[in-house]
Amino acid sequence: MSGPVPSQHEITILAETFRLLGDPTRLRILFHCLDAPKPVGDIAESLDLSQTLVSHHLRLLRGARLVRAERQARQVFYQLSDRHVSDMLKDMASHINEDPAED
Amino acid sequence: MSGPVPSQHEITILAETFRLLGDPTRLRILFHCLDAPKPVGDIAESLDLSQTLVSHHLRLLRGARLVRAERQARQVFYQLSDRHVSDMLKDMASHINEDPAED
DNA sequence: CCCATACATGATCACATATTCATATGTGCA
DNA sequence: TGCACATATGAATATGTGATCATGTATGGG
Repeated sequence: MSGPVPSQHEITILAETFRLLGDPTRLRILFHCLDAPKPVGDIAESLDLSQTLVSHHLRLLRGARLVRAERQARQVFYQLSDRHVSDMLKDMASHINEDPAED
Repeated sequence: MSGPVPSQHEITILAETFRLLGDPTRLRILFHCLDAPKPVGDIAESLDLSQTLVSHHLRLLRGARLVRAERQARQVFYQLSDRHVSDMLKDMASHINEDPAED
């Protein structure tokens, strides 16, 4: 039982991941790409964000392998990089509704 | 299938939660309290942090209902506030090991 | 009541970071 | 090649935040 205490290295990776998820704009981008790969322009327009800002955030998310880019002609489609990420986001979104914790 | 897009309010709460988890010191504190309630002094000593710093972080974690405090004589014991939190931390810690994603 | 212990709070500061503006790179078409 | 479209990058800035220092509050023993 009782999970083993994560190593310093694991803590670092975990914190880095959570930190990236801890920004509303990035979260919105991630949820927008949850169902299907989306080109940058579509993300920006749908979420009413500047293209530049979206690009900056996508870069960070890419760096942490939270999203994956795929070029298709002139557009670059972004999607969540694996099921771990998408499942976690879905789980967290569910927990929010079950758990009336707030302040 | 395909989870519903979270509302602005849900995004805010999610981001706030992730943001708090996105700090190595706070994560260490949380993992330290994962198995059993721990008094502030013990947390500080075990993790080699100043008591002041631990208190500050615990306040933030308390504010988001990630931890719960319980006074016992002169000491204040902190524990994760519910299973959602502890399960998520354990899950994430597992995912780290399964998934060789890094940069 | 006084004191030591255990924890919390407030002010401050150095540093990180989200956003914007300007500009660069890359892609396809005439 | 020249041009428009789509995305990326870099600099600058304002705001946020983790850590520290000093101090405050609460609890229990003598």
